[in-house]
Amino acid sequence: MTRWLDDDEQRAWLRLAGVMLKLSPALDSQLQRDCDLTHFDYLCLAMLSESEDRTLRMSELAGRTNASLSRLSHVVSKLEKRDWVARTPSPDSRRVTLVSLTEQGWDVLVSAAPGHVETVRSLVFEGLDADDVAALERVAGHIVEQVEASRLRTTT
Amino acid sequence: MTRWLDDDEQRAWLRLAGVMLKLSPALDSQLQRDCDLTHFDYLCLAMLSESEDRTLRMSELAGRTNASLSRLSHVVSKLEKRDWVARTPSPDSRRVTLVSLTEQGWDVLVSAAPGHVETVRSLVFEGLDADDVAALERVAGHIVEQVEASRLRTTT
DNA sequence: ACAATTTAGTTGAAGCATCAAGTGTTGCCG
DNA sequence: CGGCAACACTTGATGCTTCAACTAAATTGT
Repeated sequence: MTRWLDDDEQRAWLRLAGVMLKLSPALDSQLQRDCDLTHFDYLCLAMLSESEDRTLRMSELAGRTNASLSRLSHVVSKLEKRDWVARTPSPDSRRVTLVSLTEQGWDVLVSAAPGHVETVRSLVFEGLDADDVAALERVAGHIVEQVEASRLRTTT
Repeated sequence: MTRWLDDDEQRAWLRLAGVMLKLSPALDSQLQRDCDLTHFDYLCLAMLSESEDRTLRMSELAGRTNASLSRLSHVVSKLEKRDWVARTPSPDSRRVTLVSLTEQGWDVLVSAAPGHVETVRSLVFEGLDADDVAALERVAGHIVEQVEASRLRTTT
């Protein structure tokens, strides 16, 4: 028998769905307009920029950006065409490909960051106090873990 | 000068981005696999099902599903082809179109609901206490409002 | 040492979402 | 009343995401 959502859960769920449906496009839209970037493109560049040698293997970058390898591969191909990122075979293992941020990619990221951070601040954090931020981190972290756990359950 | 995110905000933000990147596909995936439905398709059917006469005008449905009119129009066309939904011109105003859930659409929704609710429960609410749910509702509601407010600022 | 599995990544096709541009309708203001 | 702006959609093109299928390399088991 299905256990339905109670009223509180229902309201919380509708709002969370609202966040996914509205915030995502809003972020994409600002980055697209100002920098010809997707939010996911931005995340890739940002994750690379914070890594040792500005380089990661595909699967590691996929993990850090919460993406499938397939999605990442397509996007990296696109970024590579723009010379913002470069692929090199790993010296360690021949089935591993390394992705690195190029100088140009770094420059793009640097120029995109302020506008993006402003947007995130104004859409997400403006008006939240420290408790809210902590709660957000806690609950969002919890959800991400549940999704990861369920993926393991269904793919194993 | 850009006001960067502090460490707490940074962590909270990465996790929220994780939710958008992982939860959305997870929901789509379950509904797609089991019912040949997108999460957004589901939302449309669900919102119609709760409305007077199972009918809404396009713009009202767009509002309730947090979608652009354009997105909704494409999706309604698809649902219409499957006879889950029907478009009729409004008697009140000739520029308004009404969308109604058909019997078949209702049946699809009824059969999809248990699996979807189970998924939402297990990915989102499992392991959250009442305070967490309240916090989620509060913070998510806040974000949705901010995004809506910013849309008004930039389109006006 | 060899076959079978698993891992890492790529690719192409199909379906979605977004944007810009279009149609027709209504309200409004002089 | 006439024209002009705003509204309520629809459409087509483009780019993004997913899924399934594929290649190739490493690991495991025998």
